[in-house]
Amino acid sequence: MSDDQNKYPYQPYNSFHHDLNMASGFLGSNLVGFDPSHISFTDCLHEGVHYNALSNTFDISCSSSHAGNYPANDTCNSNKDISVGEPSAAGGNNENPLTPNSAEFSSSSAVGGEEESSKSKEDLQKKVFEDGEEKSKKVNKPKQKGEKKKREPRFAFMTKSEIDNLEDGYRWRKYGQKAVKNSPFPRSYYRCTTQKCTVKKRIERSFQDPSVVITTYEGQHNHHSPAMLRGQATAMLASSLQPAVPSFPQDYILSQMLPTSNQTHPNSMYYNNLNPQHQLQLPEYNFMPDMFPSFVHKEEP
DNA sequence: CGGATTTGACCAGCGC
DNA sequence: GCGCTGGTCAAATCCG
Repeated sequence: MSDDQNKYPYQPYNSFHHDLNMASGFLGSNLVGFDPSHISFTDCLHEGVHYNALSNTFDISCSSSHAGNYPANDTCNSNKDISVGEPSAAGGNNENPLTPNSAEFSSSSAVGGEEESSKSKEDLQKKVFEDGEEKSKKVNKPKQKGEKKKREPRFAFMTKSEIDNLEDGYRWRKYGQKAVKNSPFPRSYYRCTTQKCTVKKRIERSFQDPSVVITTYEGQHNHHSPAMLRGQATAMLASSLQPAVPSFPQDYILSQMLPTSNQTHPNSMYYNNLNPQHQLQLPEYNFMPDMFPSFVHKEEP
């Protein structure tokens, strides 16, 4: 690293809120028919969920193309199809009645535009190495014509949290950290440590609201959460609320966010009257530890 | 000592 | 082509 950004200690936050309350928009009018028992957030990843800030609505669409950049620290105004939400709304102004202490979601290929190259690069590097033709440390492999790197589905959400790396039940290994343009906060890159699992995640703080952590998952785990497996029995209790034990963090998170029956204002853009059962308070672990052992595990000594 | 993290270097994509 | 930026690699280092 050539600059000092990575050495910046994150500022402590006087008020520590970390509520993964219901994402504000998901129950918007366009999703009135959104049935959590029939569609998971992973489905949304594949289909694309598009939030229209003007109309306060979400659209689920089958969009294989992407638009816009990863909305992380650049201005959210740059978002094209989707929005992770306005950081200022998410946390910069706690007086905002809309989304105080909230997590906001975005997903889909729309978020993942620039993620084209890494996997094929990885594969090619591996291949070259296996062929025993690896000479230099860095491989410069010619990209084969027409070969397009498969775009992994992405899932991004913003969380107001003091903790950067939120415990999600999976094990991650950090493999990189980069300074983010226009942001004093670096972006960290993590990879799932499970063999053959290619899921990655990126974590960074919003420079507009440093209390907001932006986490982006990429890909889907091909295995269950280790923590979830350990707590399978209790986790299964959650099946009374959810159709299945989620295999993916995004599923899990969504499953906690979608209401089951107490949606008092189905057409309301903002859903603030959540049943406490639908609130995630990850770092504080105040929520139903028996049901969500994976989130509690890390706190054990 | 093995696994995780740090960090400088490298590569690809993109805009100009 | 060049420079910038994001993403990744991998050696060095840290740490339990």
